[in-house]
Amino acid sequence: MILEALDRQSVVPLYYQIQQHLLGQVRSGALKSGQPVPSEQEISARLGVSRMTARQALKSLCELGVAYSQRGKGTFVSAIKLEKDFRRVLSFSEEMQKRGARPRSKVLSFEISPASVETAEALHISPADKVIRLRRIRMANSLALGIECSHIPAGLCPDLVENFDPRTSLYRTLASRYGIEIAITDEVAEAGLAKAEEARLLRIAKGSPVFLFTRTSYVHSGKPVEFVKSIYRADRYKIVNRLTRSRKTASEGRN
Amino acid sequence: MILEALDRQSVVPLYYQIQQHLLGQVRSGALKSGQPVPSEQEISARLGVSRMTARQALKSLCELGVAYSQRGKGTFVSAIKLEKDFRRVLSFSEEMQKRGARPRSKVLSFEISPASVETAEALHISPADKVIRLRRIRMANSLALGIECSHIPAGLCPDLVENFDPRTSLYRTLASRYGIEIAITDEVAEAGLAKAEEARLLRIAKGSPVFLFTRTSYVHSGKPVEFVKSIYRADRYKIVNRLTRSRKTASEGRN
DNA sequence: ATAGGCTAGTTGTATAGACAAGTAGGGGTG
DNA sequence: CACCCCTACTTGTCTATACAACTAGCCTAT
Repeated sequence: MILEALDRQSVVPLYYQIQQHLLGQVRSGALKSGQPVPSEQEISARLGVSRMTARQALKSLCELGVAYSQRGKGTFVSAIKLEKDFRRVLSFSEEMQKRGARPRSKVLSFEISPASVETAEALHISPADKVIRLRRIRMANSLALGIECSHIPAGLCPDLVENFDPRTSLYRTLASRYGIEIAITDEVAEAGLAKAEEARLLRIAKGSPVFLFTRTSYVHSGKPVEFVKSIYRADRYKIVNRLTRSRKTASEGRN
Repeated sequence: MILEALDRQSVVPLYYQIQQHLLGQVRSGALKSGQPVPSEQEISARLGVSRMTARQALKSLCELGVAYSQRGKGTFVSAIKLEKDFRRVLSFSEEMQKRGARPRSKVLSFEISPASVETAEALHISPADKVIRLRRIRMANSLALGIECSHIPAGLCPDLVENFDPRTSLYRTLASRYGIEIAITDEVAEAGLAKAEEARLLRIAKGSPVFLFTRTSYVHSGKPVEFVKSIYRADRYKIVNRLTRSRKTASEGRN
């Protein structure tokens, strides 16, 4: 039985219950790749919901990348594995935990100072404005992976310096303590060679290949809230991405 | 006047006409960041469409990242620039043209041969199966940027070897000639140092920093159709990404 | 002055129905 | 056998309506 009863008393929307149930069927293997997902009509009839609600459930499945719809044919389970951790905005801590490593950090410096020109530009503030600057060595299972330097406008979280515990996640602190939820991160990655100081901190040879990241994070409204420059060992760190085509909303390539 | 009349005779869906019109207003600056987009009710009343259609237009705007909705408050223009070319699946030719450079390629080899183990695994075929292997130097304005080696299952496009013009885009040929539309690309980027042969072809010093890419592209159904290994000069090439948070379909973080 | 409630406006969810457009298959006709 | 049409089923678009949940501002009673 692919479909099961809904909880109409729940605060969870019906379409979301349906989506989660189908998602479970896919993950458990009851629905295999290439197989058709129940049609809008069938969901509608079997669960006693309107076709638009069934449709919303299927559409959300497609947006997750789990399925795809073909007009006139049906909706089918995609063969692409979800498990390959294609990237989202993840904090270092989250990312490491997901890979099963124990994330740790060593704080190199933590201070309030005027923004550099580059930082001011990225954060849309004046160079006279102060920023909180946090420089850390990032480690997984006590192996140094990279050096990260975060900049946050001091006005956003005035008492962060006193209250932040460097062992915890900066992202989570921003979210829980200040209600700052990061929605989008723009990232530029370059490849380069480790300089002397960096090599010493990362315990690698000078001139080893490294990644150089420049990241700016924004809240939903588009206001920038964090600017990060970091350097990572290329022998221990890869960039994994999933790129999607166009993402037109109008069904299939309309123009 | 933010809203204008619709063409009800057109084959273009109403919600898409509305979305495109609003998108134009944002691009032209008539709608600035932070400003509210017309509400569902207003669109509905002014254009004589149902609220659901107006809603679909706004939702599609949000999916493009141009706007964001807040329950009880409204829908607002996001401050994040579209222009920064956050990545999608772009062929090399498309990417270069977008940056205003003249893309060129020099074909190093073009042949049919049995798949290597790595290629077979990526393409979900047997090592006994044959693949079309195309190795090219990628250039922008006659400057060598990288070396790309594409592998395509020979069964997909049997006569490609005879008919392909290396000066054109491989992606566009696949699409127009064989109806193969790439939907998703998984990419792994590593940083490394140029080896002797690579350095010679790219006209850089041996040991210069380079990007190493491993890309697999899939059609909508999830079937892999192309596997590419490439190497790019790090001094002329950067990776630009936009990462988005979670993308839950249920409005805001429901769990 | 403050706390509370009321109201108007907004998005989120859900229903029921309609027509259009595309696919696949069966069956009849040539 | 080959071709065409018709039918059943699918997703895509659109309408009209309803209620829920949330926001912001105004107004009143305390």
